[in-house]
Amino acid sequence: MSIPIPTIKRFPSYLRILNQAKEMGKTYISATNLAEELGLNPIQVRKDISSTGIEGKPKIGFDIEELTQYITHVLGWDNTTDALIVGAGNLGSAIARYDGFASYGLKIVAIFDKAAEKIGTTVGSFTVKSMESLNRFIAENRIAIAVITVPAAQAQAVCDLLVKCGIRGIWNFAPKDLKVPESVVVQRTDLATSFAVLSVKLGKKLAEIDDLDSDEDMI
Amino acid sequence: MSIPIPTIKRFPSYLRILNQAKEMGKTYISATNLAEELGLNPIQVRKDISSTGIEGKPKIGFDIEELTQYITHVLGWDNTTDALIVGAGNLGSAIARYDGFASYGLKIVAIFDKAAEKIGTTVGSFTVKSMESLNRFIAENRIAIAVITVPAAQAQAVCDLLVKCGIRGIWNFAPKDLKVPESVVVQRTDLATSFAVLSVKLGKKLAEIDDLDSDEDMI
DNA sequence: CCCTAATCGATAAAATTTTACCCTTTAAAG
DNA sequence: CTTTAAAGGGTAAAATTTTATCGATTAGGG
Repeated sequence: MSIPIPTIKRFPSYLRILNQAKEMGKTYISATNLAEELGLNPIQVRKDISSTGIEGKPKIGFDIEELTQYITHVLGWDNTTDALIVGAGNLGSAIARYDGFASYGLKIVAIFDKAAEKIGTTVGSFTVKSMESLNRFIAENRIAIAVITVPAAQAQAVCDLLVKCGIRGIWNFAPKDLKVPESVVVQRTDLATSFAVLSVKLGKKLAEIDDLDSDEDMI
Repeated sequence: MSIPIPTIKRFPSYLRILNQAKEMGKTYISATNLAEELGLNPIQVRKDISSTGIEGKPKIGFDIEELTQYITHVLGWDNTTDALIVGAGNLGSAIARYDGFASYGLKIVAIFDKAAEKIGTTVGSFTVKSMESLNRFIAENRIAIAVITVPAAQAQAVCDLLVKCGIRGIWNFAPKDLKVPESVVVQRTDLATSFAVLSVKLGKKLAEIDDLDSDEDMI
């Protein structure tokens, strides 16, 4: 009944293609079509979609509007959640300025930092707030999600503080594996992990080419 | 023989813990210990490590130095690869300024943008270069990896250009699924994907709590 | 109105990944 | 020197995820 994580990870890509198709004036899209756009297996796309319960029409495909709404709903992106950022460094600032989160139902409402010289400065449309004001801000604005963009060394301390303030979901950009109580959810977005996969795939690919080269030599 | 992708994704975390342990003066670390730090199953950690061929000592664990070296090597992080960034917006600038890539064997050597007003400006320690100079730069410096941080609408065009210039690995931060020839590797780092998982997990967690609450009510 | 081909949907097979089990090794304590 | 318990390692089972197969449906052309 619950949707597999790999499927959930593909959902945002589906949404992108669905929006594209919609902009092009289409009303229906087939799994085959979606798969082509994303370099996936059509059967897999159908399976993913079937987990939403939505049915398609043979020879036509799926109703774009219906599918979009359903996926958006499953992801919980249909009603906006307020979030704050802790860490006004390069990455934190970049995220604060990024305006694409709206379509994920995420609204950044404040950014915090502990460095005295940063407090009061402007980052995008925000004024950097002090860590002392964090607790009160979370309580008064009923913030459930926090984005951590502090250096690894401070990440756990910041995390502990956030949990104590009642934060329930943490999006962690620090290269550090945070420990949290059972009731809190952490998702780490790690550049290293992503790059690791690229490194290995590239290494393999380059080795393949070498193999081909030597194969050719042998002919 | 080839190492599973999920294992590769865990390797960077292992490296982090290994470095921590090393800094604390340890020489050996057990799979149990690693697993605890990362919230993983010890058996899984052993399995991951076994794919490197490294053997541990019962009652002691694995040689931290040996393991570090091996994982670093498998990831190809032991010799530095030069890379360039295309797109000097918020994210591109943040990445250009980030100094943590050195430990991934990645060295950003230049940043490019097509906006005339950005060319010549300074981003971190780089001067933004024009797209016209891209081809020559790649050829002269034998660049194999490029980081794409342009808006989604331009990503495919930039990608095509990079491929034509001989780039073999692309790290794509644009929310767009790029089409490339067989010989090129693309890895997408997508904030949306990461956030999708957080959203769903958090939603589920909050629902669980609700369930518990209502269960309690029934007692 | 009938055929054709594209597509869906359900079930099952295959592949991959995680976890369990059990035996061996060995540091450390007694 | 012996016992104990904390690992490691190999094999196999379980779980998850992906892919294949095949029949059913239906838009569109003839």
